[in-house]
Amino acid sequence: MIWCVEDDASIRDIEVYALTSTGFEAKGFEDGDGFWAALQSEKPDLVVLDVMLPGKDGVTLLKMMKASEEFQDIPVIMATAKGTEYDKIQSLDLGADDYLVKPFGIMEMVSRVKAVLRRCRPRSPSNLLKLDGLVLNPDEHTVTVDGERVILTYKEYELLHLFLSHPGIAFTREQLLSSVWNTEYAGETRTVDMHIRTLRQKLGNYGNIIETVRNVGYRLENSYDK
Amino acid sequence: MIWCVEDDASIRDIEVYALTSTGFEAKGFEDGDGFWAALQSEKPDLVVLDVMLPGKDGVTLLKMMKASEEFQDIPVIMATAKGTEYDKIQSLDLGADDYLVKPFGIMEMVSRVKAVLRRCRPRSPSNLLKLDGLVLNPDEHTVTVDGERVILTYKEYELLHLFLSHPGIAFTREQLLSSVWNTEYAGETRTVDMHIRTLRQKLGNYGNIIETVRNVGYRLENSYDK
DNA sequence: GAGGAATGTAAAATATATGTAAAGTTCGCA
DNA sequence: TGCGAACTTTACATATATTTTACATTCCTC
Repeated sequence: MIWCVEDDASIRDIEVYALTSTGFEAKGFEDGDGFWAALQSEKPDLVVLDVMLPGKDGVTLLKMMKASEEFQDIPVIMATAKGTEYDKIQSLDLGADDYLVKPFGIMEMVSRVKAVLRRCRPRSPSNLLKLDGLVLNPDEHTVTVDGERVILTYKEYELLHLFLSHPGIAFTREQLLSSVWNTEYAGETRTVDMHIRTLRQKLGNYGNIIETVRNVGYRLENSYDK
Repeated sequence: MIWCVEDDASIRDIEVYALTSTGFEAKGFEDGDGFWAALQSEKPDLVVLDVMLPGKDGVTLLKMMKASEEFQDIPVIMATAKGTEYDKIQSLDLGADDYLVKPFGIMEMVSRVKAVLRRCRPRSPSNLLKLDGLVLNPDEHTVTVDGERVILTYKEYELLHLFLSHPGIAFTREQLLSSVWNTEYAGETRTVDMHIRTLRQKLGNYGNIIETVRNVGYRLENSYDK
């Protein structure tokens, strides 16, 4: 979902139309207050933000977003008629992800939206988690190894999910228990080891991407390690 | 390390100078072939790539990079005099991360470099412990020496961790025992010395950063000392 | 420079964590 | 209720880390 904050209705409509017809979901806001209010209940994937706005101006909104733990990760493209170098620098240094100078071609805007989204989502369009031939699809709740579907039990899946979303990070058995099992560590238990074992088996050739960190726990092999 | 590929020597020098004085490491290339050759042996953090180049042009190089498994993750900012909308779209759709139109202000370039790097490195400020080429990553529970991964046992890791978090502080064997072993000192033991030895060995050239303090114990060399 | 204490070094002996297999337990579902 | 899958526990095997032992070397003191 792309949000366009722009007071000029005609420009706003063109933006929304261009994005929609490109396959994005898009919504327009005519001022900063309405945009900020909507932000409290829903998070867009990207915001195209005009600098000159009635009420709160774009730079102020950008600052507010980047100051907020919750919104700072939402990519922002600033749009303005003021094409001086200082304005560009200010916006970019404040944390904007890109900059459009009015009048901009509408297809350039779409391309920049795509580029920024690509940057922010380095992984494939869906939120697949991949490591070489190992693919975990959270939407489908499935796992494949070299294209072959592998059936995992719930805990096995949760474990793999945790590892794949934090490659290279070492987890203690306590951490694994509390993340996957939602239980506190209760003394000596080999349960985690057991599940790691079955998981490794099911992953076949990829079984050894789960490294054991002796005396600590387990870790997903980091692809760039070697 | 930022690489600037630009055939105009004066522009190239300004780019490299501006980046260097901002705190980046930067290197210039005057044509695509030299750039591509260098890429085989070293990977920059970001490339500022001119479109108009002798030999292979920038768009071709961009395509080559994005087609390569190895280089596709290197961020690229395209720079060109041809400021038509078509060129921008082409570059962005090909996978460039940003676009500069000549003549661009040099500070705008620096800002865009910063913005792209910020975008491509969302990695949370990790709490790495470093001493020269020695890096300990507590999250991954890993240690590298000059980029080479070193496998440490648990106690070795704990010892190194302790030293790195208190550089220059001398620890007695008793203290080391109680910190790393959680045991009280029980008379004469060579255990600590043994572990120091294996640790030193595994650290290779950095082995001697652990100094022995005669009659007391051991201490991590303080980098500011000498 | 000799003697003694502290530390370095190498190997063997011991202890410990994890791998493995199989037996028990829980839980949902027919 | 009874079956089966998922999960947990138990027990043992194996690999690896740790500790001990013994001896060599260095360093300091006199």
